[in-house]
Amino acid sequence: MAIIDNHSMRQSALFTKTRREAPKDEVAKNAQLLIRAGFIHKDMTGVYSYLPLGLKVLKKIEQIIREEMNELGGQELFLASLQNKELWEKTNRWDDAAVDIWFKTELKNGAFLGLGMTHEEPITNLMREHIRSIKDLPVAAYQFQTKFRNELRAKSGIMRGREFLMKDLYSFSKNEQSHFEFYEKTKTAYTKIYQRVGLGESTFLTFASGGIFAPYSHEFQTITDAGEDVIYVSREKRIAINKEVYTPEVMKELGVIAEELEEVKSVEVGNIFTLGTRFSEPLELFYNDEKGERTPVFMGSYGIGLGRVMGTIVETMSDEKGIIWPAEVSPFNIHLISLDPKDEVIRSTCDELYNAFQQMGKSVLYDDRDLRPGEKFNDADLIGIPLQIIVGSKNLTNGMVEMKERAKNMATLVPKEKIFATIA
RNA sequence: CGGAGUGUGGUGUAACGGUUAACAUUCUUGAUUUGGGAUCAAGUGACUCCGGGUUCGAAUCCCGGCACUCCGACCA
Repeated sequence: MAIIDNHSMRQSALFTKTRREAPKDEVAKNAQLLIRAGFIHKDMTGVYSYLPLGLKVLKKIEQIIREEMNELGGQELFLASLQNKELWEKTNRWDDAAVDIWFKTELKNGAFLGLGMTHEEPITNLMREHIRSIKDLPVAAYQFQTKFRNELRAKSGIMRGREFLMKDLYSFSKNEQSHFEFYEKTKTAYTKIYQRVGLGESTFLTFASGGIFAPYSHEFQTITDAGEDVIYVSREKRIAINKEVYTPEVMKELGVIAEELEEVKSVEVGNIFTLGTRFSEPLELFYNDEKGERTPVFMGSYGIGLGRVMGTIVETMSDEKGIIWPAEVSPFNIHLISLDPKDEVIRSTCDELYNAFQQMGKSVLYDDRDLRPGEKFNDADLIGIPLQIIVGSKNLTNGMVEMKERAKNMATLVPKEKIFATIA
């Protein structure tokens, strides 16, 4: 499951098509571009399927998160989606009056199940079998799992769906102090994740309401008009305050003044939360401390919605022509474009480059289709692979191939034999 | 869940209550062409979301349902 897909492929074999126009009922820019470029398919409101290109991006994001979670000491597992009603009754979260986003379903024998909207209950219950002693702590476990949420109003393309892939990590600590030591490390890990996926500049650690066990929780908010949240951000200090806790007291505590804060719309691309003993007590996750005393485990939860991250990248990194993927999450490293596959010299040059790039460890989407150049350029710009290598007779006659960064409008000519050194 | 709007080939649009539902694009075939979705020809593709009703006649008007979009509320 954790294998990085670094396959290259010929575009003539790619079954997805690009299209000129977005479906009329799709308003969100992220969904419009991702559908036009053939990354995703909309099944119904708030429910999207990932096509080969989209899945590659999703897997890249997943792998970045996985590496950072492993670095934190997190251990990956995979919890079930079907959930036990009795567990949730113990924490008072089964009743629709308490939690109204459940998808519930029924067994043939009449018993009720829930489709997992989050996994605090099952993982807490599970840990009872593995955490008995103080020597078993701390523990951090995480998963990538489909969450089901019966949102009253799904919207914003893949940024707020009824079914979506989420990374959720749960921490189990012996006490508050140990918890916060870990909690601080997750901040760093999250910051690294957003940098790696290309959202570092526009993403801010944001103070939000903390619940009963901590003064604050922390959200990672990316500035974009496509967001649903409002934050007050200090770009200089690289922190922000969620509107919901934007008070003079909080500002004072964080050492900021209203004048240096800017009100912006943003999207919550991740959050970290101190759960305390909210779940360990009702579900009876206790350990024996040094004195042999039965003590509730102190917990935290840490989430990142992968689709939301992907949608946010598209929202913030695109132009009128299409998507501009950051290098680390691009479906391929290189878009190799042959302007005339019927020309023997161009074809053999492209084949040669295609093989050589792969041997360098680069993944390549090789546009070997027999189409007019304009159509290929438009497709390439729409799909948004950051580096385009264009081979046409005009330049190849002089021994040159063209190298174009998707983000810039300028192309540079590079002698064919120097191209490898240039991109390495 | 409250409010508003929209449902017509794969996609985007058009059609006064009145022929065989039109145009563009996609797709197929052929010709021509090859540095920014070029051109030409032929062809495929629609019970106009579903169910009722009004009418001589409904894509069009009315009722109900469903779906989709937007605004709001909600968002462990």
